[in-house]
Amino acid sequence: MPSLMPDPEPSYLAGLNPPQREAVLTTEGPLLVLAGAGTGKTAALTARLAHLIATRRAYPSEILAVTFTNKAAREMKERVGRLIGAAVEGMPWLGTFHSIGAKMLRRHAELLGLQSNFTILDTDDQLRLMKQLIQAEGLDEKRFPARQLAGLIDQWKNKGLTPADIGAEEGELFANGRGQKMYAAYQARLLALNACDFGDLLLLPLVLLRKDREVLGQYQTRFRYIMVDEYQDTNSAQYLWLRLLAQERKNICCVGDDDQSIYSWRGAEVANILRFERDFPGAKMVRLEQNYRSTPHILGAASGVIAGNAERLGKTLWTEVDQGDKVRVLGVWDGAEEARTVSEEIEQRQMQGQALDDFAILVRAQFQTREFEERFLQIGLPYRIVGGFRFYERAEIRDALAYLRLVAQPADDLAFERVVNVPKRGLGDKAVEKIHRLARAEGTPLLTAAARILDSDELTPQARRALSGFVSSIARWRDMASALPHAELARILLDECGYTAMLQAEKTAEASGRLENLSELARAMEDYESLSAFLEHVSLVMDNDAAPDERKVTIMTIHAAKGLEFNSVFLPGWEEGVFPSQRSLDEGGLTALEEERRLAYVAITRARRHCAILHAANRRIYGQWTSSIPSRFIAELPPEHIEEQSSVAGSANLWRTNWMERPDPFASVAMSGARGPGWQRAAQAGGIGTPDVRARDARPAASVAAKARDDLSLGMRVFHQKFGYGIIAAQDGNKLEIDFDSAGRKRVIDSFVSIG
DNA sequence: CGGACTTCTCTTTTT
DNA sequence: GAGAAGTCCG
Repeated sequence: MPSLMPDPEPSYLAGLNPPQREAVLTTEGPLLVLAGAGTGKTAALTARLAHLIATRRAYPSEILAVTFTNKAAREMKERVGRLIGAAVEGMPWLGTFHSIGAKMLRRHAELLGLQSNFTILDTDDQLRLMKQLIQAEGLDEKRFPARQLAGLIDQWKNKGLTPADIGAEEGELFANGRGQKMYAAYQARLLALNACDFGDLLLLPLVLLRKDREVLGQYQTRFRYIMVDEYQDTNSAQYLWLRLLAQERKNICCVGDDDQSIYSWRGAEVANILRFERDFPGAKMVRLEQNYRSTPHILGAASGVIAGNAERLGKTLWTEVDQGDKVRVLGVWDGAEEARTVSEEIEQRQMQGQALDDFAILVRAQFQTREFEERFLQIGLPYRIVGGFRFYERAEIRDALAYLRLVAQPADDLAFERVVNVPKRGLGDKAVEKIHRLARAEGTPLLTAAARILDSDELTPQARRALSGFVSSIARWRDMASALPHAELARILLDECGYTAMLQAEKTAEASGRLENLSELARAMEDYESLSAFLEHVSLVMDNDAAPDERKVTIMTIHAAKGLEFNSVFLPGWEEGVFPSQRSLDEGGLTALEEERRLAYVAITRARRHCAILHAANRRIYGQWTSSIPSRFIAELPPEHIEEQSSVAGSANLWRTNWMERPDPFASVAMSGARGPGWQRAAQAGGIGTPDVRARDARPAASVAAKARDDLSLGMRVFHQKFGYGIIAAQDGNKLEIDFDSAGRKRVIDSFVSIG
């Protein structure tokens, strides 16, 4: 029976506003969707995917959809799944740039001299490798640190440059003209190891597409539609491969916000998005400007700040939401008062019925979290610090992974070196050095060389016995790998190599924690099809948002908060030197200042209803007291959207006098030439004298009260808010060393523990 | 080889 | 000020 409705609207269009619809329905040709903060970008993006599939414009396997984070990829997959059902399972090309790059590389590895089971190295492996190369070159590691070389090579890779593309001038950059040579040597070494680093996952697909027209044509035809999320964060290499792939069909849709580009220090080029219309002739641009998140005052404050940037495509965010509260600017005496102010405000709002997970404290740099952590521990306010330790970066996990890598990929010399003597089996530097020499002489991997050296009498008898055991064990585990489930293999391996026994012998709380981590690792492996699938997951998906969903205040960096939103947002540390970061300004001048300003914009736009910005007159940085002036970004907030309060006499209008009277707000950027600890200099520049008076407050900060408690003694069982139960192992003034049951040995302040 | 001492370096960190 | 990394010595 034919429907009476002429054209029933598909469900995926429901609830979209006109510009969002336009973004969804414009399927052909290049399209840039300029999506401001909180304007329903993901909704539009997923609807567009659903539309392409539902209208049979393409099979799911013919759409390339790239994101930057695994989280974003996962979220998109889920949301598209909700719109169109199981068809999403057939989207093999939805993923992060890196995972899609890895996929392409594994398919065509042999064209680039790799085997398809290549290892993906993490930063740690990378640095160790470069250190070796620097030593081999006879360079002084102090003057030419591996980190610097790594940074340089990474930059080149981000730009899509192979060693052959490095011009003489640029190649001069490291160690008196050895930059290019070192880069070439590093790449050669990677090839020998059958390994890639993160940068290669972007660079090598580009190399592949450029040199093999047949492969290029294959992908150009396959990808009928290309969609890119967070386009403002693409680097040159990513841009170049997108452009190559889109050349034939020209159906490329990029979504992004130039005002939220905050990763240039990782190679992102804001210019990519600014240039879009020139790069893709005939491009259409759609602006999403209706904001569904924040109040007018919050949007007004954010817009006022970002207006200070010159290089913008320009957007005007608006909202239908009612006015709400003004953004508050709070001046405080020092960091301790800042933390106290925030905590008191949170407690007060909590009493009015707000849940703790409605609050976020967003900082410029990780060190700012400490003051809040101390305060929250003191008053027992539940909090969660995002970032920090990652599961896969722990030593025991990396050791276990190295064993597994060696089983999966015998040429993985870095893995070999990591575990050949872990646990200790009497193979010291001398033995390893001999294996190295043989490997170099014969041009084989270390594992092969190790097997060969057993035939000679190079090694002492005990070393030979130990090495023989190691080599044959690896071979045995490799045989097992085909017959056993890989999680089971991991458990057997850890037992047989002696790692488990080593930790058990330690009998400390820390060691038992590590054992737990290892069994968790084996358990996690069960979720993956094969050992190689698991290893790929580990290298590419280093996220650990297994955070329990308890109601807690979130403390994190502004960078980490991008894409999130909270009812109430606190923004501490808006002081010159801290935010904008003096170090950024020193390195990047005006460009860096604009990026800091975008960070400020991102920070403010995280807030739904309330936003408070704080600045302290005094702050201790690296153990030294410095006085500071309010951030220039505070002066850029439109007065009609803010409300000022200060607890420091006379400083209420400090920021206005400081920044309003200066004709050129960039003056201090221009004159930054000197080296040295930036914030100290910033403080001196506008300083108001070094304070020797601390905040006059009834409750002194815990770190100041150096008087030890006399109700504690060694061996006593105590409880700590953060680390749980433990035994006092040492007492030094007010500082305790405690062996915690699960957190291991930690140093804590005695006022934070109670007798358990 | 491991433990104690000294020296150095402190941003942001999607993969 | 604090943690990491390097160095020295038994």
